[in-house]
Amino acid sequence: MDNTQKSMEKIVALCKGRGFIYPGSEIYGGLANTWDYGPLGVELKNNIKAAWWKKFVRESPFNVGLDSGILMNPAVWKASGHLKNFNDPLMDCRKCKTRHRADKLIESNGGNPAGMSFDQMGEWLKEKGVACPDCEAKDFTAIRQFNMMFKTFQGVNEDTAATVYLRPETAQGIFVQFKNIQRSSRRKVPFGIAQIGKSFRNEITPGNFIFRTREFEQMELEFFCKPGTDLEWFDFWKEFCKNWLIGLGLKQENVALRDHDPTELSHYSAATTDIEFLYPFGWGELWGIADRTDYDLKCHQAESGESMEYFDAEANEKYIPCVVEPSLGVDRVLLAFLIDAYDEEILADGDMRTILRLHPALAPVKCAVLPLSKKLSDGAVRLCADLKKRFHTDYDDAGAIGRRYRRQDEIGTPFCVTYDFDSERDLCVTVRDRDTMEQERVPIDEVAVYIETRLAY
RNA sequence: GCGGGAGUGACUCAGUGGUAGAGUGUCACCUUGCCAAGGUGAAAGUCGCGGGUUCGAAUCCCGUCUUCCGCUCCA
Repeated sequence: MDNTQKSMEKIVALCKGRGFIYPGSEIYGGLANTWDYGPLGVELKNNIKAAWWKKFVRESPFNVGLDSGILMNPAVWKASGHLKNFNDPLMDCRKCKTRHRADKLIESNGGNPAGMSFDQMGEWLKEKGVACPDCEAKDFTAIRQFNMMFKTFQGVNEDTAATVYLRPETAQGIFVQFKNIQRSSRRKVPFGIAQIGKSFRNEITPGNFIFRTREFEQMELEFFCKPGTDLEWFDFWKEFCKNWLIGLGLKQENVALRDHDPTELSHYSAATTDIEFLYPFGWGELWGIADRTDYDLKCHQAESGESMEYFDAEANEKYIPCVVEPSLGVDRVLLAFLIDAYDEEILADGDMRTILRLHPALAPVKCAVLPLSKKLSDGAVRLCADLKKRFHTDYDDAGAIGRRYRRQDEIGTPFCVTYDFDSERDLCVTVRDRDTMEQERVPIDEVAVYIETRLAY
């Protein structure tokens, strides 16, 4: 089943119905584009984060972890350029109602918007007679400012309190702690700092379920290397990241690398490659891998007055390291895993089976214990309690056995263990595989290990 | 923000001025005993919200909120 043939509505409905993801604040009529992760969703999300942390931190010879604050000194955002560059000058075409960025229009018409005020940009466009790229009309609204950063106040009295911002990316926490981490962890360049956490951006138009929301979670790595080696490492991390995705079950044909055009680069980036994924609504960015050069550390050095130089004892020289940044959206990659895993299988008898073929390492429930009859609950409950000590296990004795299998298929449970009338005598249970629907007789005291070895990745 | 669609149990929808309905799902009991939709019963609805018209509004009018799709942005 091709991803473009899959229906977002069905996936959203499954998410709500089974407890992966609910609309936020629903009993109050909701709040646009906010979503809450339910019992299964939080398991899936935690599994994804754990898998990333395992690969990018614990197993890595280079990287260490960090969990920095969401609130930071506002000077950080001045230094990083976000205060300036996250203010987009936008205007609408009155005729065809499309929205455009004034600065981009000036650039594409041969001008340089740097340093211009909004009024000056408007004047410039008017003087040059720039027309709407979509409908050729020359009737724009006034330029309005959209600040992408969430603003709040630190201190209980709003009028005397300092303005602070919710971070629009986790990366700056890493840059700001670069010196502390390098020194205390005794790392030598090249090394990386990884972080998972929430970020906030006042997107103009969020949407597509959890693909673009104003509150989102990132898994970012800032990899510090010697200037001149950054392009090498850039290529290295591209491959590494892609392999991580494929290793956890994303299909090769739904994942593509796309190099950014120089004109679409972020203000901090010298080169960027996106790992894109084929969502039902089209190709969308999943993982941004950017060569940020020494831009950030240099800016923080200039703004704070603290040296960000690293002393390379081997080469006996000082330099500000360059940074390669693979930045992944947790919610986006979770959606990608869900979509790729989603399948509707037509069975031999013509019935349809909805099934999430999630990698066992990601599946929210690893195993379901299904007693063939309620009379068998004693032994089944005992087995379930044993398995729960090792991994997330469900117990279900309601309704027909076939229905219970289907329920587990729909949430991606890789293994169903059936406790039957023979189990009392032969001390074995039937383990059924979600994907192949094949069954295997396994001794009760070996079930935990049998499943556990199949959860590894 | 602009344009277009839509709001009735958890889900899909019927109901177009006169006592809120169905199917699915959920739960309980029975039945069955390895791939759902057999029986009986139960819970569950501020008809998005506010105002107006009317003897009477889910239904007509006005406002508003939310949501979906597109424009723009981005991880």
